[in-house]
Amino acid sequence: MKAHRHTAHHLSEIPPGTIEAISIDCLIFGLNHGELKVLLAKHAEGISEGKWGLPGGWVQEDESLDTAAARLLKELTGLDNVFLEQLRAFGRVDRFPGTRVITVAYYALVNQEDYHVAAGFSASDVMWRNLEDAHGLIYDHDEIMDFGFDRLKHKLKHEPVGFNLLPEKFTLLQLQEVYEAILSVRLDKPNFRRKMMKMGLLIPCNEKQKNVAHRAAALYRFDPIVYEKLKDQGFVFEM
Amino acid sequence: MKAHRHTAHHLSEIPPGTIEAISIDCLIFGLNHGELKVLLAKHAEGISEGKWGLPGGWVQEDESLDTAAARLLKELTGLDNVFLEQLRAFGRVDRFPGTRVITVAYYALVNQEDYHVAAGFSASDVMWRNLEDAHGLIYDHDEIMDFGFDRLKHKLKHEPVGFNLLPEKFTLLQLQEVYEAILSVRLDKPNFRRKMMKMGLLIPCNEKQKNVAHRAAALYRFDPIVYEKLKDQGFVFEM
DNA sequence: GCAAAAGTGTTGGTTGTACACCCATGG
DNA sequence: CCATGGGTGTACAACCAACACTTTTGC
Repeated sequence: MKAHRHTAHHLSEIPPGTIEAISIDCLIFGLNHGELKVLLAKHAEGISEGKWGLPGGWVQEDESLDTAAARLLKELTGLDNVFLEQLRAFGRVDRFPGTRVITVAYYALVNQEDYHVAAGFSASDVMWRNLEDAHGLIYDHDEIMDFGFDRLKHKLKHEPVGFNLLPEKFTLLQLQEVYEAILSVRLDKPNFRRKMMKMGLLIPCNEKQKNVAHRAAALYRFDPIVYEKLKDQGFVFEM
Repeated sequence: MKAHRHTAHHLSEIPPGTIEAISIDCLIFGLNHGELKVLLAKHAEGISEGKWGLPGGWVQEDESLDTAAARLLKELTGLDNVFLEQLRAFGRVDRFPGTRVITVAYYALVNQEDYHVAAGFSASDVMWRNLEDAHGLIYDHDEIMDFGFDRLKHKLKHEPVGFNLLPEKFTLLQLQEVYEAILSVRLDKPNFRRKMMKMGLLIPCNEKQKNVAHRAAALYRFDPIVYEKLKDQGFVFEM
């Protein structure tokens, strides 16, 4: 993968062909060693030079908000085909210095295989940070982060999205750790496994872990097709 | 209440001092005779003259999105101090004819006391319509309505917002009917009452219904302070 | 007294929680 | 053979759905 440099994550000069009043900001969640992280970008210019914020950019005339968010995510981190969903628009009058800019915030969930790719992409001006240590960001990005984290917690309980933070094939304990990390709870292993399995969303890969110093766990993957089918029948995910 | 006329709910010419690319649309829910309604506005000019859509307008330079939404709601319907929350931004490229306009959608819950006020405010160019009959709106307003209705259903189950559709003081059966109307389910009266009462969110008014042809029901009101307090203690609303 | 809704009680099944226990694997 | 996590079984408590039943009010 070729790393273009996109130092200006929030431009002082707005490039031509972009909608002036609207920006996009991406709150990117990743998991590493059982800890929830967010990807931050360093500002290259302007009055907030050197400060950290969420990666973002401008919306082009010929692209939808969703498309713009996906494009920016790709440009700034190299990430593609990840879970990406709009949070909401943030529009305080004084949220952006100088001009009036409304931002549409998105959040993304990055799986552990892509985790290192994302971090290495733009090298020094992008970094993963523990959620608790990530405050003190530019503009209203602290607010966006808090809102997004609340949304993530809620989403995790009511929709099967935890998988997106794991590799394609994962064990039940890995999945449980996602819940424990994000919701800061301790869960009972046997009960978690039963509850999760009973929903029938996990497809067994008929494979086991290798080279582990204990009994190898079965690997599963999540099938969105099965989930859609169940949802149509009135099934509601709940953890 | 003095009724200014605001015929141009979606302007063809954008007034000066407003942010050009951004509009606000309000999805206003109301309850009447146990049926969920939405408030629609008729377009006065432009290519969509005579068609129905959600009431909306433009954001001013000196107001936040939330403020703009509240102002527009007041201007278009006379409603004030109602439940009002952002849904999300809608930004398809071709959603608006001519120029590129991104809209930030809000939804409001109107209590039954204000219901008639809202309908009468702008007389002929505003009307309440049953949700099922309300499709065929301009722009992407069908999509906004569907999204908003899903959000309402979800919200109702996970947060105490049903009260906003009722008068200040209401009976348990009225509240139950809110749930039945919106979620299209039939609920067991004794069980509903117990479940709701056990949460302790309803404050008895120590008053009863009057002039009803059956045993008068106790009246309750919802106390947001109590709810905030409980939430801080880890309580989660669930119906 | 009858209709209609308010409100209470009871019961049986389901679900969730806590925890004891055995199994496999590498060091 | 021990540490570590994988995985199964079970028993008690809490909860929920269904429905029988009594109460109050206007006509």
